[in-house]
Amino acid sequence: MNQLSNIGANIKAYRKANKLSQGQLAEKLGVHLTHISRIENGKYKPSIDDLIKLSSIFEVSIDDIVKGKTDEKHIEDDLQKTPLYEKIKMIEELAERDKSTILNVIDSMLTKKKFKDFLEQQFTS
Amino acid sequence: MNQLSNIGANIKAYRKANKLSQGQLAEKLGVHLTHISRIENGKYKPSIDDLIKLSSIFEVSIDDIVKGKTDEKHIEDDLQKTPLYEKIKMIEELAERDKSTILNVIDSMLTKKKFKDFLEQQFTS
DNA sequence: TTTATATTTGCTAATAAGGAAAATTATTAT
DNA sequence: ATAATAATTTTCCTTATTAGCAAATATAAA
Repeated sequence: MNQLSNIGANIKAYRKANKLSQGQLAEKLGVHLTHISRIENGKYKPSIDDLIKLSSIFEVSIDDIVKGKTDEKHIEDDLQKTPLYEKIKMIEELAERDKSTILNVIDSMLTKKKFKDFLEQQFTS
Repeated sequence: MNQLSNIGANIKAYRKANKLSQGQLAEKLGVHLTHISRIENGKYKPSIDDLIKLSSIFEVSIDDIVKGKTDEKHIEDDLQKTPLYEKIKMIEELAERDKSTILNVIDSMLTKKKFKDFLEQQFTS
């Protein structure tokens, strides 16, 4: 058995968080719904492809699915109420170094999502 | 070849980068050395436990091992050319956690600039 | 309750994993 | 270059795991 991860429970938690039934998740994954049940109960182990698809569906890393999430901290930010377009103009006024730092962070995040979207497109075609 | 990832090639690359022979890696993983060969050549797929151990041996995330970095690199290159306002719109589509991370960085930078402007005004008046 | 939906289980065929050893492919030394 | 050594890949075979269907059980809603 697998002592290093309770991956079944993690997948179940993410499925619930995304308000999906086992059947719905099975459909997205392209597997039989009984497999979801057995994976969640530790009878089967998900394949690599399963993990990649789950990562894309849940929008979390494979590590999060396999190892479980350690920080579920919710970030409180009152400045989030400031309209986004206001901030854009302010970014443009920043020093070049700060500006590129922000752009790097943005690009990393967007890349992450684009990559997920790209994978998702492969499944639905 | 319905392969979502060329995980075998990735593992091989990481093994080489760590200057390990298949036999040495097999020993660290606790598997037969022939399995490393088969995994690297796509005959077998590594188990979840294998991935966890590989992640720790290579000191990279499971996602890096599974997905590699090449695809992401390409997407990132495309993003460099995308105008800022386009990116901002894309931020709205991000998962909540990523979104607030970006906004936190932006706000930090903007606060920093405000403070700097404030100081400058004191000295020049 | 009854009905509908969701999840789990039993069974067998298909597929993959694992070990031993042979075959192939570098790599190094002479 | 050839021979010897190390490393990698492949072959054969047995065992273990998984896929898919049908049926059973559980959960939820009316």
